[in-house]
Amino acid sequence: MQDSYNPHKLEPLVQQEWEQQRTFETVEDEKQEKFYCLSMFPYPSGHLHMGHVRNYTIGDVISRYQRMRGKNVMQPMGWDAFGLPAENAAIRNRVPPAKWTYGNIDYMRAQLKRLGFAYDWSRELATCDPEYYRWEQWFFTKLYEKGLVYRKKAMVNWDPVDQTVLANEQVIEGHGWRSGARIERKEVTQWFLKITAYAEELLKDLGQLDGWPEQVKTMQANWIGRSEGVEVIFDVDSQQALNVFTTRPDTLFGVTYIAVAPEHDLAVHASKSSAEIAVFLQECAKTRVSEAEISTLEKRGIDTGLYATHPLTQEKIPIWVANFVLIEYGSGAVMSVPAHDQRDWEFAEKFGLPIKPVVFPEQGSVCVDISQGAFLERGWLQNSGQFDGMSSDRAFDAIADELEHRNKGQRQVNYRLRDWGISRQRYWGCPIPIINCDRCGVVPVPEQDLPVCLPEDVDFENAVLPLKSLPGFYEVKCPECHGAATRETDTFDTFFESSWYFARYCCADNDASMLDDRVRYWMPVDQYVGGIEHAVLHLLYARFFNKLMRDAGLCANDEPFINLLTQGMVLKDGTKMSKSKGNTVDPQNLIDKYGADTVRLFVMFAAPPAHNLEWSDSAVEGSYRFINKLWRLTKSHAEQGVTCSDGKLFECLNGDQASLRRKIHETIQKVTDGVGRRYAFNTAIAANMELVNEVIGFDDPSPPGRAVCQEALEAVVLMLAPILPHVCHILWQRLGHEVPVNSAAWPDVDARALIKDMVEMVVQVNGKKRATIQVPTGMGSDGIEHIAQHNENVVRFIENRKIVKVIVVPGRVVNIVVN
RNA sequence: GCCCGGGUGGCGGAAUAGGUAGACGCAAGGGACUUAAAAUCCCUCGCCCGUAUCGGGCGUGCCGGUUCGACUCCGGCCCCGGGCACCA
Repeated sequence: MQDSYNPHKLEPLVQQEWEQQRTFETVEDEKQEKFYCLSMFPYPSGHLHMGHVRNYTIGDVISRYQRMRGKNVMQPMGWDAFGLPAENAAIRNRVPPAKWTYGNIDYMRAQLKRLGFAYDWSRELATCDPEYYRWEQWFFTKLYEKGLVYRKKAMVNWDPVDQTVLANEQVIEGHGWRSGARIERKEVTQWFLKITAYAEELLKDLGQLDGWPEQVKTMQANWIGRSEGVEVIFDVDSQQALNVFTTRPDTLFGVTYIAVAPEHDLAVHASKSSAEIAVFLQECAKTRVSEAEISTLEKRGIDTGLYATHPLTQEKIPIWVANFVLIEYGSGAVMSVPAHDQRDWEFAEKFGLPIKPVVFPEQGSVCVDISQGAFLERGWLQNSGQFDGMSSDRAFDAIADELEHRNKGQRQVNYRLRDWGISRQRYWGCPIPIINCDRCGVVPVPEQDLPVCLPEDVDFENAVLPLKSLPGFYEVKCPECHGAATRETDTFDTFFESSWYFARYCCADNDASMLDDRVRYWMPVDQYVGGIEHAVLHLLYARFFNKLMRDAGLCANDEPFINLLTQGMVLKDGTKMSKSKGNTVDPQNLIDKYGADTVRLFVMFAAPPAHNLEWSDSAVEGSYRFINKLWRLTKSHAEQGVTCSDGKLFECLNGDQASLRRKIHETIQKVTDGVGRRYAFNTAIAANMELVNEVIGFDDPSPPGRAVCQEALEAVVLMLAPILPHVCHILWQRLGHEVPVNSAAWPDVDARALIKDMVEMVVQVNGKKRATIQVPTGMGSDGIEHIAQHNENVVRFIENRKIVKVIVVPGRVVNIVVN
């Protein structure tokens, strides 16, 4: 054993041993319980950042812990390799995206290896590899055959100068980030996946995800947004009708106007005969497509001059265009009831539209104050014809019945969830395997022609490279009629790749099919670890894709991830660390200075995994000091000869020895629960630090004393091995063991060691702490109460007062209530 | 704007089921060792008061409530972070 702790010498040696022994390569074994531990794969941006280090250390600690519990643990790693940053780098550095990406992968793989993560590298995959994306192209054609994909027009951000589609991120305050031009909305035909066909199941199955944080399930449920209501038909003229969905048919008589989105057919139609409306629509078109943007805009609107007919009263209802109505959501039109909806109320106030109350807080009354805002609650109807006097609940049904009877509406379940638009007008992505033929129409690329490979040797001369500018790519023969045809030049949303990679890891070497039987052994993932920012989009798409694969017979499980740990973000200066904000911290400097174990210890100790972690450069030093302390302690113990920690010596221990031994087993109990159940790694580390501090203060050269000391050090080394795998590998050997620590069994609690004679309790008077007392373990309430009431300091507060009540919580607290 | 989180010493955090607020660590200050430095070890460390190893008062973003007892539960507010469908 080296004299002093030297991670730079020790860590590469230990890593070399793991590599030579193939310690972390895993094969299916029906006799052994499996544990699939997965961390969200990184985008190869160039360097690991602190968020990666945190994410992957958490996953590695869980993997190594489960391995010590005897599970067959599979922990894979790969690369989410398609995406926008590669195109930006290509423009900046004149290097093809593929080259840049593969270079980054090589660098980051080396960084991950330097951190000592227990990955099965034989399963590594990169989503930009045709051997990977050919299967999602194949799967897309299967979904096409099943009718689960379709084309429709949708809005994109358009940069009129660069003549290119921009991502939301690329629009800075309404202008293209490169050209600076005011962006416009533009309609483009795109491919969609029918995720709404699975809305009900995606919502219902949240109920079986007991291992997911409530927070994430709530966000997904709200995102899916199931609501029950009525679709109401408002006739515009003899040819046209407007369908609007409402969850409040009881307010139908309070409708005073209808608002449509600026892209709605009626709005476009009205603009043809009114220059004023045309200008308004043009203004509305100069804003980004995102919902956040639209909902924070000042509410603006304009009268179209058109009217719709109220389905029950036959009144003429004016139709307005409003900038806050989303064309994407529902029918792009809403019925407005300003008396009972706050947003409608504000719009009506601003434009002088009538506000007609129809629901009142008390039965039979027509009193409600709507001067300061809308009345949102349910109540009793008036001003509603035959429905006057009904409660909102009764009126819901009565009005729905009446509409259905008159063929002017029907009950409907509505979802906020929209179908998933998967087309991207970008180069660095997976080509959509479709050929457009003038004669045969849309033709999916036949299986034998897959993969449709993305040309990788390209030059970004003009700052943007759509596949449209590569005739060698898009000029093809139609697979059906063999005439000249055009290949689809859009690529998939990169969420497409990340929606099924977890299944592919189970059989990454299969070049004959997308998935195989091994998926049935490994799936579902037992533990998924990743950032909270993925709570909705990625995690919902992955759940959806899993169900698509199940229905295609490719896997058996309904849900992909049993347990989910969403780690908080590593913030710098109070905001998310990200490349685009330029506030990243390079962990490489820390690894170079302190080694991998210190960095791992620090990220696990600094905060509980689910919390955000505000980065600070100090405090790493303390982690390094602790490892040194443990090193010196083990060294000086081992130099006096290692002892066998067998049970006999523990039978008659003196007070100090028994007390240290109790501390050992209390710590094992706490740490096992902390690591195995609660994800409380920071307090598990603190508990080990406490135990180490006690061992340092324990100086007993007798055989039982040394045996207890040996037991303590073994326990600490075993419990810290998942976090500090390198140094614990060496320390475990030094404590006299031949089996490597990563294959050793997690320590067990000896219940006999936990027994205590006396227990400390707090005495309160009227809820204020007045004393602490020692009472025999297992003493009854009467005895405890007696001791408490005779404590010197307690007496000062209770004498000459009447005791009203005494509460005794055994083992914790006594509260004496006096008046 | 809507949905979801969070707010505790100088700092990161602890308090698992409503029962001792501040574990563990960082920073800081004082001391020991040393020619010196590094390393290491010891002591102090929420605020205020007193008769100062002890005792008292206050204290977990703000206001109010429930309870013998609230960081924890309930109602209202403020601030910070994440997501909002083309960043990943």
